[in-house]
Amino acid sequence: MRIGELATRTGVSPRAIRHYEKAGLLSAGRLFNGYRDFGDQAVAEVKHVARMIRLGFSLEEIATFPACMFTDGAAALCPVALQAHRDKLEEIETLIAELEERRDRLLATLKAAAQQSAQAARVASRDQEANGP
Amino acid sequence: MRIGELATRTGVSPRAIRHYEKAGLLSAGRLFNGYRDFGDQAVAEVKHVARMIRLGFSLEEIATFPACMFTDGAAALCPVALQAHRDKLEEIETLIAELEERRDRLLATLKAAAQQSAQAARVASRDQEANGP
DNA sequence: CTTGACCTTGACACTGACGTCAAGGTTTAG
DNA sequence: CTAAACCTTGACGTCAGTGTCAAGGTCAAG
Repeated sequence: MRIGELATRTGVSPRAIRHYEKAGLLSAGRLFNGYRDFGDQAVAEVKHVARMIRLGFSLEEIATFPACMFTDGAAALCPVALQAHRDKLEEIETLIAELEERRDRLLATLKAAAQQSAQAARVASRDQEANGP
Repeated sequence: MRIGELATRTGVSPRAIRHYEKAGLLSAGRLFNGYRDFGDQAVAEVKHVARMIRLGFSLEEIATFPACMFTDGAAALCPVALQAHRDKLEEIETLIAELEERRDRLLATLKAAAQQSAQAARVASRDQEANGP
């Protein structure tokens, strides 16, 4: 597909998509007339990048562990590719660990908030009783 | 404490701290000589802001729910903050899930490759025998 | 053939989160 | 008294991520 369709299907502007491509996060073929030609996986890729950015990763950061996002196809035959796959796997797990840390921090914040509001509710109802019947 | 101490205790630069204050995320008193004067809670506040930023929140986003993040109780009175946190959390979990899927696919690929190479080894050794002693 | 929608590259503009430098006041150490 | 270390405000610089505009090629519809 061309860049416009990819843009509408991902909700990411063509400008941003070109930017991602130039940053090496996306690879596009070219049509005879010079137009970029994206495969279907590009939709997932772009969404993925957008999500990473919303999470506070820079394009450069994303570029350090991106191989996994783009080339997880079927090049498992030669040992070089095999090692590459193992490296990618390691990178993915590092990334997952990092994300889980972020997630846990968020969860902790939410939990603390819940506790506080419960506490507030208890105090409120106790005050209610004191002033009530 | 003054800005320098706060900076060393939080690992955040004085410049950034002034930036946070100007953005309304921090409140500081003033000493007789005009120097900023921060209380002990400021350490936690600054660290909190830094953490939020690392999580991908902008100062403006953070500024929409500042008081309730730090003051006792009233977290429930700040649904904006909670919802923002839940949204981030959701994004992170989507990303983690996506990555885990890719990781699993990679693992499967590696496993298949290992089987294939084992198979190849068996074939090789059988050929060896056939041609051998 | 023209119009309009879509594509290209390139360049400049803006925003956010700072870094950095300037020009100066304050405080402590020697 | 002076130097060093800290503080102030203000202004300009930077980098990333995008918007936007310019100048032009491509292409399907009328």
